[in-house]
Amino acid sequence: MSATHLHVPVPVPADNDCPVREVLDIVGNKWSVMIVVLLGRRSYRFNELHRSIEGISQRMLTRTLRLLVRDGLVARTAYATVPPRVDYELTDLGRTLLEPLTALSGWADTHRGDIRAARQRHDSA
Amino acid sequence: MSATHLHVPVPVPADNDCPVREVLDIVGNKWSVMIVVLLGRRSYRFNELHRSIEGISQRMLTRTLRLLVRDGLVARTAYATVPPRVDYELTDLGRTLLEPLTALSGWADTHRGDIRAARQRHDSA
DNA sequence: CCGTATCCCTTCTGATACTG
DNA sequence: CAGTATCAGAAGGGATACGG
Repeated sequence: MSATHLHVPVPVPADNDCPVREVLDIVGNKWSVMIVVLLGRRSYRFNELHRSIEGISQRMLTRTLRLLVRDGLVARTAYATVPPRVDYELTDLGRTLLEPLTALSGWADTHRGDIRAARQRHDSA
Repeated sequence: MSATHLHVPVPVPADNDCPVREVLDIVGNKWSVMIVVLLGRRSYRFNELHRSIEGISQRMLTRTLRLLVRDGLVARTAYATVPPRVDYELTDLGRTLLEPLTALSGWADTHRGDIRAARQRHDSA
């Protein structure tokens, strides 16, 4: 620890140049995490994901997968068979994301009660 | 490393009942993380935050702070002085969030290059 | 089977002006 | 100093129908 002022030299993030924001832009949308978590177990075909994720529309599944592929987190493999078959799986990069995601999930599990309580306290006041 | 194959025990999330989503709804918006990180260092007054976070509007600062207070992550202390003075600081709960957030930030730092590369590969193809 | 194309609605965010 | 109010644009997301 520093002697006089114990101050972390981390600069103020400048909006665009903030690494955390970059992850959150990837993972912050409604379905990304769910998809990544599922693909963390095994590879899935398109309609398999569609059935496994309750409430997602075909449109959003396509869109979200495209983003994840673009960011190099998910690999898409299309087979030119009839009927067509497309497999999605995590890349090595995608798999590395599981750990911090699990940390966040753990935090949520541990503290969701506190959060609900805080909300109720706040909303009743 | 102790784990042989870091396996994620997270069950299939059911949209509303997904703990990760709950955190991401808190932390996924544009300014929350930046505020939490700043308050992780020390307490701030309103305009101090306003000056420290480049690009945020008064409106969004207020709104985001309100959300964080509601969720019990940030404490607001108003002094009835003239001129008025309001201090914001992390609660104990808020401080616990710093760790998983740092994990995510670390991931971003480590892999932002890979992501940029993947994007360029994808966008040129 | 694996997507696209449209349309529409809601939420989020920003700019600006004003107040206790 | 620490906010509110109002308005408007952008982005996220969903429903439905159609295509290779």
